[in-house]
Amino acid sequence: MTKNLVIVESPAKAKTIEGFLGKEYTVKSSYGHVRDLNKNTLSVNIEKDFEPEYEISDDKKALVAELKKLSSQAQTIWLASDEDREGESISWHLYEALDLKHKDTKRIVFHEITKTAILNAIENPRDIDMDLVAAQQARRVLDRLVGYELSPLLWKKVKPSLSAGRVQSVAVRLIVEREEEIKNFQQTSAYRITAQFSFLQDGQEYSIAAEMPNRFDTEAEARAFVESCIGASYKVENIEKKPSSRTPAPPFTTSTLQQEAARKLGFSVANTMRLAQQLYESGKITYMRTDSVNLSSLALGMAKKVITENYGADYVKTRQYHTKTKGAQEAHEAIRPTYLDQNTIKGTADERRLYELIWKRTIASQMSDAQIERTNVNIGISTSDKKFTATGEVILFDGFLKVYMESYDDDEVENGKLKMESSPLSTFNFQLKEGTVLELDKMEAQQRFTRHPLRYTEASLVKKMEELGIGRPSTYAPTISTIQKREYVTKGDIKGTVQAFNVITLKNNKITEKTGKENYGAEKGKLLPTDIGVLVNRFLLQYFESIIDYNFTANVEKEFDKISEGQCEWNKMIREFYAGFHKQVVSTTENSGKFSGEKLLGVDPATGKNVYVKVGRFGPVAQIGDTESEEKPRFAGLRKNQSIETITLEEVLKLFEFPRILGEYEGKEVSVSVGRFGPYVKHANAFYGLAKTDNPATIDIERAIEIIGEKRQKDEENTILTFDNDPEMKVLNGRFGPYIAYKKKNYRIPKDVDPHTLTYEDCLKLVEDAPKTAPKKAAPKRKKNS
DNA sequence: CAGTGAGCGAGCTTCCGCTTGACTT
Repeated sequence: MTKNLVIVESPAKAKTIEGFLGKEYTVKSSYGHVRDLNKNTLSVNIEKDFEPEYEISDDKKALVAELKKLSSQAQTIWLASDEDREGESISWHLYEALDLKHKDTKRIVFHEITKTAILNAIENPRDIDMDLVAAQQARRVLDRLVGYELSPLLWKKVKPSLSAGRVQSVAVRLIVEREEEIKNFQQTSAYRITAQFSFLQDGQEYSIAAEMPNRFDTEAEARAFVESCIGASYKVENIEKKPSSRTPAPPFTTSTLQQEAARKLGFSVANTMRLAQQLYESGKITYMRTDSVNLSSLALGMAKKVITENYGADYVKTRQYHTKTKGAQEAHEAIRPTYLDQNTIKGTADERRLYELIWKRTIASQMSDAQIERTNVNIGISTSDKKFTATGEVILFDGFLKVYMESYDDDEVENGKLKMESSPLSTFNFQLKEGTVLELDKMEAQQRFTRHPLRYTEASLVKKMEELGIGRPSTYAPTISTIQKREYVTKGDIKGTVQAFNVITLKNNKITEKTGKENYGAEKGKLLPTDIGVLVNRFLLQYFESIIDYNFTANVEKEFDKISEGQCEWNKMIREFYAGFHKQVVSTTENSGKFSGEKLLGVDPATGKNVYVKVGRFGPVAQIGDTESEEKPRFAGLRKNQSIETITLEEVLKLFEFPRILGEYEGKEVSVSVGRFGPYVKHANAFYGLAKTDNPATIDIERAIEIIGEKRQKDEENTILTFDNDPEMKVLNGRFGPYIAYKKKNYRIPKDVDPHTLTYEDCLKLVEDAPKTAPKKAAPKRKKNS
C-alpha cells in the first residue's frame, strides 16, 4: 500500500524520479497515451458536435488495470505527464480511465528531471487545465477527420490502401515539388576568374590565391578580360582587417540531432532515434524527443565545471538559448548527456559516436565565442579597373571551436551564404603591405554552371518540416517511414552527368584554352517521388489544396492556441473547419472520376492499338488496347526503376515480351519473366530468381537449368530434416536459425532443442502448440490453382 | 513472395502524437 502514486509518461523517467522521492511515493509510467479513438471507425460523432469516442488502447488494458488498482489504494495521485498539450491530455485521460476523484488528484509539472525541480513541483500542484485538454482534443479530432475522410477517397479514386494526412501529405508535397523544380531548372553558366599570385618577403616566396568578385556571363567577355591582362602588373591596393566572432550552435533538439548525425555520422533518422533511445534508457542522455534548446541550471553548472577543468576559465561562457521553432512546446530539456563530466561512454561503436556528438555539442554550447580576424586584400590590375580580392581568416581565440563545429548541408554551402563558416579556415602566415607588387603565376577563367536545388535527404526533410511547424519530435521518423511504406517516396541515388566546361588560362603572358570535364548532379541517399506520390499529390492539390497548403498547420495551430487560452470552444473550431472540408469530400466523391494519371504513349506497331501508361490497382502499369473495346486490353506492370513520367513507347513494348518460353526441362516448360521481386525463371510451379548479372531478355535454356540446379542445391543445404511419411513437414535453416516449415507456414523451435534430433512427432507437437498468430493482415487472397 | 488490371461485390486499407517492448522466417 502506497501513500502517493505518481504517474509520468516514460518508464525511464519513473525510475529516476522514484530515486528522488522517498519511499512514500510509488512512481509509475503511463507509456504515453492510454486512450485513443478506435482505429477501425471514424469514432468522432458528427451529430453530437464531434464528440470523440475514446477507448482504452488494446496494449494498455493491462497497464490501466494495474494503475487503477494502485490508485484506488493510494491517498494522493500525482499526474506528472509532460507540460504540453499532449501531456495535459494524457493526465486527463488517466483521470477518466482510472476513475480518479478530484480531491485525491493533483496535477504537477516539471521541465527537468532534477531533485529540486521535482520537489518544487510537488510543492506547487494545480488542477488539470481543461482548456489545454480541449485544444488537444481539437488537434486529435481534426487529424482524424482529415485522415479518415481523405484516405478512403484515395482508395476509391486512385488506389487502395493509400493514405493522406495533415503531416504526411505535406511531406510528400515537398518532395514532389522539389523534383519539379529540378525538372524545370534552367542551367546557365558564367566565367569565374581566379588568380594565383606570389611575392618575395625576407628572401622567402609566398603565394596568394585571389578571386574576382564578379563573373563574366559569356566566354567572349571572359576571354577579352584575360587578354587585357597580358603584360599587366598587379599591386596590393588596400588591406582591411576586421575582427569578428562566431558563436556556438545551441544544444541539440530531436531535429538538429537527426540532421547532425546524418551529416557527421551518416546515420538515418530512424537509426539516430534508435540509438538515442538506447542511450536514454541506460540513463546516459536526457530525453531524446524534444523541441527545446533549454538546459537545466544543474547542467549549466556541470558544463562550467567541466569546461574550466579541461580548457580553462577563459573558455567558459554559459548561456541559455531560446527556441525559434514554430509551435514548439518545450516540455523537456534539450538533448544532453546526463553526466557532462563523461565525455565518452561504454557501448556499441555507434552509441559511442552519437553520445560523443551530443557531448561535444552540449559542451560547445556553453563555451566562449571564437574570436576571428578576417583580412580582405584588394589587388589592382594596371590594365583594368577590375580588382582581385583575397581573403584570409586568422583565429585569434578558438573558444568553442576547440570542441565542436556544426556542419551544413551542401546546398547551404553552395548558396554561398555560409561559405566562410564552412570552408576550412585559411590563414595568412605573412605580413602583406599596401603597395606590394605581386607576380602573377597563373590566371584562370573557368566556366561554372548554376546548380539545381538539391533533393531532400531524410534529415533535410525533417529540418524543412520543423521550419513549417509540421509534425513533432515524436513523429519525424515515423512520418518518413510512412511515406516510404505507402510508396509515395523512395530513397535512392541519382547518377550525375558528365559536363564539359571551358577554361581559359593566362600564364607567362600566353593564353591557352582547354575543356575540362566534371561530374554534375550526382546525389546519394535522397528522397525521390514515385509515380504514385506524384499522382496523389496532384489529386490533393486539385481538390484539397487548403489541406496541403504549407501554412495549414500553422493556421490551425493558432486556433488551437486560442482554444487553450479559453478564447474559443474546440467544437466551434472543428465545426467551422468540417463544414467546408466535408462538402469538398462529398463533391469530389460525386463529381470526379478515376484519377489514374493515364497517358497515351503511342500506338503498338504490331496491332495498331493504343498504348497507355497509368497508375493501376497494383501500381504503375502499361496497357495495350482500349478498356472500352471488345477485346480485353493487355497489361504489364512497370519495373521498379521505370516511371510513367519518363518511360518511352519502346520500353513499354519490351515489357510485353515476357514471359519468354525457353524450352523444356524434366518434361516441364521453362519460362522466364519479370515479377514484383525482379526477373525469375519458372519451372514446374517453382520460381528461381535470376542473378544480378543475368539478363531476362537474353537468357537461354542452358543458363536457366543451371539456375534451377543452383537453387535446388542451396535448398538442400538449408534442409536439416525431412520426413518420408509427410513431405510437407520440413526442418529448415533460415535467416534467424532453424525453424519448422509445415503446410506453407513457419514455426519456431525452442532455443534449447537441437533441431537435428527432432522426430516427426516432436515437430507436429511444436506446430500444434504454436501460439495462434493473428491472421496476417491484408493477406492477398489467392485462387488455388488445382 | 513470384497474380494481378472486364464487372460485380464482400471485406480490407487510413490519421497524428504520446510511449516501449515482442517478435520475427
